[in-house]
Amino acid sequence: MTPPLHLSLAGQAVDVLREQVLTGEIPPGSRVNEVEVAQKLGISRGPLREAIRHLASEGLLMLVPHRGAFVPDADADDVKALFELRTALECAAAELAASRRTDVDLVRLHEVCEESRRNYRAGQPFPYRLDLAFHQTLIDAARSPHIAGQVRLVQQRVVLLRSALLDDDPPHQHASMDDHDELVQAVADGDASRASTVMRRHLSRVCAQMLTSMNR
Amino acid sequence: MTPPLHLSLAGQAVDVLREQVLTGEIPPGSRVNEVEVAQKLGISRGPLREAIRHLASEGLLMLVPHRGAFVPDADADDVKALFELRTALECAAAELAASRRTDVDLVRLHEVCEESRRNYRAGQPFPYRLDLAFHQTLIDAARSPHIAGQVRLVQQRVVLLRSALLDDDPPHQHASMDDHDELVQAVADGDASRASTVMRRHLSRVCAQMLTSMNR
DNA sequence: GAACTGCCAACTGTCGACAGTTGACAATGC
DNA sequence: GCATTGTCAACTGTCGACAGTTGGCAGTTC
Repeated sequence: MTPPLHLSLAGQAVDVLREQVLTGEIPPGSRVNEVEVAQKLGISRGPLREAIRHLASEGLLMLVPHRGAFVPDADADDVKALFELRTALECAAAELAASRRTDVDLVRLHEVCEESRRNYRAGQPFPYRLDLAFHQTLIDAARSPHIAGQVRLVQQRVVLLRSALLDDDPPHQHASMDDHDELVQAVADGDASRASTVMRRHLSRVCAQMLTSMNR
Repeated sequence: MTPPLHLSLAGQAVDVLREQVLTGEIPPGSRVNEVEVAQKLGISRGPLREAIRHLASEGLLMLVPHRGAFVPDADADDVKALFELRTALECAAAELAASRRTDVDLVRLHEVCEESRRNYRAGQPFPYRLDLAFHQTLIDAARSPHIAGQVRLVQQRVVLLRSALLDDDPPHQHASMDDHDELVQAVADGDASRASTVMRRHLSRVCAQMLTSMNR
């Protein structure tokens, strides 16, 4: 029998709240009222508080003493700083992936790229889900659990920022797919240095795109 | 009047527990009993639980459902993985520091290096405190708050690993000081690439030293 | 003697209630 | 009209108690 992933109420509350924050159901800038949310989830304040503290440690909530928890609202500087961290982590991951990738990793990477292309050719937008999947697959290929964990947290915060943004424009999507292909090639070649360089350029582009999106 | 840094009991408990874990007062592998620690700190289990969860999010404690919190006990693979993360972060920080450092930063870096040398020449060991201070100063010079935050957490976990280890041997200390000097030079020159390279070599050396320390 | 079963103490997970703080609003004085 | 002060409701911080789970131990069976 499969043990439930989260028996504890706190764990369930984390999942529900995280979803609500990431989808923008709880919009940036708004506050999380403990008693209100607790009875909405049908739990007491204890577990909910633990859930809130947990999400705060992930950067998805901001705690203010005696005031409560807020969904952080980012400005341009935050985005830049966050992408500095993301770049550091994902460039390192790209390097490691280039030197550790297995054939299975390469197959997976190609699959994600292919699916993106198919979507794009069919006139559909490049779903962010596939972008995330690509990066996740690359991270997995790096086989560095600590880096992977940190990247997951950073990705989440990027998703949070995105939730307040409009969708990407097609030229950006095209460039992203090209970057991904180039990354796969570098990883396949085992060229760590090039993988890092391409990743840096890619993320720099993505960051710039997000910054322009913010000014609309 | 200076406002207390942590009014909340949970915040104070975090500080106390962190100290006890990092100094090895609560040794790796041992469990943290909630009721016992709570009454030792003179608080109830609520705030203590929050403190425990917080430290767990920092990687200083490991939570096991229905069993409690344990101080993690690392093996060689953990150390390697942790240093992959540390390398990713500190190399990026070194690059950024090289391009952003001010004259004040350089003075500070020189000061720390000088103090280390003085200590060493006086026949005293290179205190780990100064090593930490050097890296912290370099991180500050990078002016990237998110990277700085993550590095702090990683440093902490390294300290936790060290707490179970013997002291460094003099040859290693000498090499570390040379590395630091070289790093300062690269940062002073604004040579981001070299700063990253030196940092990578430095951390690789430190990691290797820790791994050999573990096998004694 | 070894393996299994049922019980028990210890501990974590959860809850409801009380206490202290904060920000806002109304009342007051200038 | 504006600043100041007093009051209050809402909310977070904290506590003590109860419930559920876990691992270990004694008792039983073969």
